[in-house]
Amino acid sequence: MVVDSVHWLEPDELKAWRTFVRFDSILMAKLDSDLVAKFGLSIAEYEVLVHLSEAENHELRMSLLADLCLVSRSGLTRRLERLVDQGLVEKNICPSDRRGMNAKLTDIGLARIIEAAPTHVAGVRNYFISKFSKEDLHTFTRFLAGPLADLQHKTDCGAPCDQPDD
Amino acid sequence: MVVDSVHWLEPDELKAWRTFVRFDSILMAKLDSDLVAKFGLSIAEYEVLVHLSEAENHELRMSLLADLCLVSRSGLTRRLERLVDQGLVEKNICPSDRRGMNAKLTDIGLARIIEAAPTHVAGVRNYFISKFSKEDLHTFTRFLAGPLADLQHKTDCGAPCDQPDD
DNA sequence: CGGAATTATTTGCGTACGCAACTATGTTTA
DNA sequence: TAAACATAGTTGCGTACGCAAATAATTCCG
Repeated sequence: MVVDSVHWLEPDELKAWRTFVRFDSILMAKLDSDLVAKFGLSIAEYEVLVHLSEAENHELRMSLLADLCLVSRSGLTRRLERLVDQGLVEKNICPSDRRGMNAKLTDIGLARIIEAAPTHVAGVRNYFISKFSKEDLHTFTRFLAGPLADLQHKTDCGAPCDQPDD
Repeated sequence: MVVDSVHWLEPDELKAWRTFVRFDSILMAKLDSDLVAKFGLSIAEYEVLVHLSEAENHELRMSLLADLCLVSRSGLTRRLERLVDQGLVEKNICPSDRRGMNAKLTDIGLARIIEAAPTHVAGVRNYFISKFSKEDLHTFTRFLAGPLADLQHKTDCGAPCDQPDD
């Protein structure tokens, strides 16, 4: 039984919306559990390692890392603490601004992400990328890029306005 | 600086992937905070009310509700407890199987979702649906439906294999 | 220069969740 | 029918997170 006095989404719209939400949710859970099972890394932790591995000198400021990961500052503090405890990352006072901290990948952290990346990348490919032709993938990206840009303007979520371009 | 010894995603693939992940993450956060700000309902709680409002007699078994919400059984127990505390839902022993519980929308719960739905629906429309032509929306759904079906086969995430069809 | 405002990060506290163990009821089987 | 098994839901416990307040360093003015 449905409540009729509100303007619900049309069936097509509802289907698009629920497909999107379910897909994301199940996919993320799967990518996470694959990494946890094989490497003891949550996808959240993995994400930190990826951003560091892409950074100049394998090193990034805490706040930038928080923005890249779409997590709060305090959330990042704790997430990084776990990685430090595992020896994958080290934290150094930023020489040019002593309020700030640089998170830096250790050799062990680098080795760990080199070990884990193929699993994660394979997951992203198998469950997502491989389902699209090259052209469809481009279409798909265009579909989302506009809405994403709009959302980033509307929210004050702390995210940088441009996504990393590589 | 990038690690070269692993087979990363191609730039186009990486862009598609990150656009998707960021879009979902920011959109969900926005929809949640809109609901919390105006109605004191998290999107997780809202989701429960929606499923109940669509159910026969506004009533569903706990486990089914958990599957629909992609949440663990214990997660649903607690989520429902919060809704019961707010008087939006009531819980009754299932007459045909006394192990089971039926969650049922109260009048207050029904009123609350009728009040909150327009805000949520407007958000889904403004941030997502309205960005697509009717045809693109259909394309988009087709893009995701296949991967979603595959994922649901591979995982044992407790989700029902068919999504609700309305 | 020196105090006020700003910025970077951490800490205290509360919330939402998953897993594994538990309770209670129902089903199967010998 | 009684014991073994299965199923529905809850509870204990640990984890990851966000918000707001606290701390520390820097910048901005007058």
